[in-house]
Formats: sequence, C-alpha cells, structure tokens
Amino acid sequence: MNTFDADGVTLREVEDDVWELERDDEMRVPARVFANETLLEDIQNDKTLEQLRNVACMPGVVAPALCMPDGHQGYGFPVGGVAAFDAEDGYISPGAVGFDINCGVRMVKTNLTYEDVRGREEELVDALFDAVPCGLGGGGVHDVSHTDLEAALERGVDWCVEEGYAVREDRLHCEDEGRRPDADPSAVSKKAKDRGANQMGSLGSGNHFLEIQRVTDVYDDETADAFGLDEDQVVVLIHCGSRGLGHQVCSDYLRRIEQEYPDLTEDLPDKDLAAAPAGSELADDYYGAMCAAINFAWVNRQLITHAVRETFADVFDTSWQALEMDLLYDVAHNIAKKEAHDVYVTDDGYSLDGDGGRVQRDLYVHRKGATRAFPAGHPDVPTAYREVGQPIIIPGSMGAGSYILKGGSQSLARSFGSTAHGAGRLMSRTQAKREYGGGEVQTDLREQNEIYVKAASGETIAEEAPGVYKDVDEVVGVSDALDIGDLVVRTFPIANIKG
DNA sequence: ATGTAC
Repeated sequence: MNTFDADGVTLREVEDDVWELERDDEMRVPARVFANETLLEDIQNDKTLEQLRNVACMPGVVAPALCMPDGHQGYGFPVGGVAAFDAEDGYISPGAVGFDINCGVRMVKTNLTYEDVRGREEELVDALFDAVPCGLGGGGVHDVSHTDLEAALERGVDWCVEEGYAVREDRLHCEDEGRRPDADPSAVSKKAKDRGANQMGSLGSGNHFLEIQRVTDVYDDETADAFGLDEDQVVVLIHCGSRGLGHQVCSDYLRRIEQEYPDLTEDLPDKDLAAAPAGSELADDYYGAMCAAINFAWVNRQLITHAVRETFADVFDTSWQALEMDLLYDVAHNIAKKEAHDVYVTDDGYSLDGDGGRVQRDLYVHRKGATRAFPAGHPDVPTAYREVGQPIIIPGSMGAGSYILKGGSQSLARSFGSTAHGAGRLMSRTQAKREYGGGEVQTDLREQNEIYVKAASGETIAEEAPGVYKDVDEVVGVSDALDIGDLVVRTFPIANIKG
C-alpha cells in the first residue's frame, strides 16, 4: 500500500486517490484526503493536513473528516474541507463554513457561439464592467430599502421573482431553490445589515469574478444535452458571495461562541474552530443568521444575473429571452446545512463506513470550499436534471478552463454528497504578489491566450494569476475517478472581470 | 473573503 510522508504526518493510500491520515489518540474519527500524488505535493505545503486532523478531533464529528482534491489552508478549517456533525448531539462551527457565507458560482447559458462574440470582447466586457459593481467596498446594482433587505434575507431568490429580477425557472435552478426557509433575519446584527445594504448586486474582490467562456469539450453527450450545453456555446460564469454582510455574521458569531462557551473553545485543538452545541440557542441563532446570509448571497448573484442579461440584450440589440440566457445552475461553496444522510452506528459514533444496518440521521454538513454533488435520482436534484445528476460548476483559474460535472453515484457514500469547488490555491495572496505583477499577467493572458481581463485592481490580478492555482485538470480528474462528481463539459475563458 | 485590527 502506498504511503506519503508529508511534513510531520504520514498518509496511507487506502484505495486509489483516497489517503488517510495516521490516526492519533485525540482524533475521534478517520481523516481522509481525496487526491493523487501530484495534488498531495501541493496540499502538504501549508497547514491543510494539520487543520484536517484538528477537524477529526472535534466532538460530535461524524466519520470521516474530509479534504477535497482542491484543498488548502483556511481559517481553522481547510478550504476544500467537508465535515458532518450530528444535528442533535453535534456542533455547528462558523469557521467550518467560512467568512464568505454562500460564496458560490452560477452559470448562465446563451445561444451565442464563439463567432458571435469574437472581436466584440472589449465592447461586451466594458459594458459589463459598467453594469456590475466590483471591487472592495459599497455600491450595488440596486439601492435597497431596509424593508427590501429584510425581505431578501428572508426569502432569497423568491424575493427576486417578486421584484422582477428573476424568473421562476431561475429559482428552480438554484441549490435549495435559492431560499433557505430557516433564515432568521432578526439574528443578523444591525452592523451586518448596514454593511450589506449598499452591496446587493456587487461582485466584490479576491477570487470573485464574472467570466465569459465558450464550451470547448463535451465528455458526456447525454448529460450535456440534459444541461443544454453544446460545443462552441458561449456561457457566463458568476462567482461571488455575501460580501460584508456574510463576513460580519461570521465575525459576530465567532465572538459570541468564544464568549459564551469559553471552556469548550479552549478544549478545541484550534480556537478558530469554535463551535456551538447543536440545539443551543446560540447554535440556532447562528444557523438562522447564516441561512439569511445564504439568501443574501443568492440575491446578490441573481441581481448580477439580471444586470448581465440586460447588458447582453443591449450589446446584441435584442432581449435576453431571445438570447436564451437561462440559468444552468447555482451552487453554494461555503455553507452548513441540515441534511438527512444514511450512516452506520460505530464505536466512534456515526460513520459513512461500516457494515450492518444503516440509520438515517440529520447532520449539519459543513462544506467550506466544497460543492454539493447529489447524484441522479436524489429528490433534491431539480426535476430537469433528476435523471442525470446535479450540475456541478468547477471554475479553474482565469487562464485555465472550467468544468461542468454531474453529481456522481458514489458521492453520498464517500463524501456526504460533496466534491471540489475549484482549482484551489497553491500560495497565499501575499506570496502571489511577490511572484507576479498584475499588468504582466493581464498582458500575457491577452497575447498568449486571447483572454481579455479587466479588473478594478491590478493587485487582484496578481493575487489571482493562473500560476497561484493548482492544476484544475488534476482536481476534476480525482473527482471523476472517485465517481463523486463526473466530467460533462469543459469551457475556456474569453473574457474575465475581476474585483 | 473582508470598510485587510479591538
């Protein structure tokens, strides 16, 4: 059996592309990394493995603690981490969701081909850049009243439908149908609401982007057909989150947990994993506030979608309906969700592995930098995709392609119905700025790859240079091989707008 | 990710 010696820890390959951390006494459950050796070389370079081990030490964790192939170091909990906790006896942890609650990505289709947009990239990008606010700070597509903000937090994409920013089909093509009914706007602080009020319909900064792409490869004709994707088709990817509002919700509740449960926080291997006991008032407040921030992020992506549709209609002198700019799907990257999963009862508690009878338990599934990947037949997959599986969108870097996958048949058994969310960083933003210059990256992409990049900040381009990311081909290759998310199509960038 | 710190 293969082993891999990372700094201070040995991993054992228990089956192809599944690596288990050496178990110590403090770990309550096994910890696994889905990767090949190329990706493991990258993953071992920061604190990812140490953080994954810490997650496996947390009380109430359901086996196993997981790291997806794009995993890298995060706040307390790896980005690319998946961990489930029993919803009665377990915990819910803001650090295991992340600061950017419901950061996520959606794909909007068009009936344009690459020929239709060739030569007009600059015109299109300039128009989109004007229509969609981006970068740090305030300014959104729409100024909203306090009443509107409350409604958006409460009802998510349903509010967008009511206000004419979405059609009913948009709602059906979002995870959770674009609305978490457990949202509790009263659990969101005034400070968080103030930060979000003038940011509704804005891209933000960092790795967030708006990208025009073309479909270059189709690997699975039947599923591509069900998804309405075809070679040479132009599509738009929108990647953003809950801006200052989600960030503030995360900060607020991390502080409250540390204050109200100091002993519990002290006992954790890393206080950044601070967690509230399931069933406590604080856990319920955080869950309600997090769900409201989730709804806010969906509204954010929907308002941007509305602006993108209007801009395309303007540039091509027609309507977005005539351009068939329908939403393929919208997936969440940073969330915790109460989901029912089939698990075995073991000496450690509950586990995805075992023999004998299985029981169904409600779990808080934390996916941080990970995508839900429900398989064909699952009732939570929209009717339009029920027979093939949930669409999964995996953006590569701005110089690489992106992939559309479908939920794989092994996702529930292996990963609580989850897979990767992107290429995954190779280095910190600080290091990226030392290694790259924004202007040079921008010129190279244009001259070598015919990708037109426009950004609010040159520093962001350096931080997001293609070289700071892992090889997305390797990431989706592991997902496909493990049958947790299977390849459907590949896309390549035409133009990219960054915050 | 983020009005890049309490």
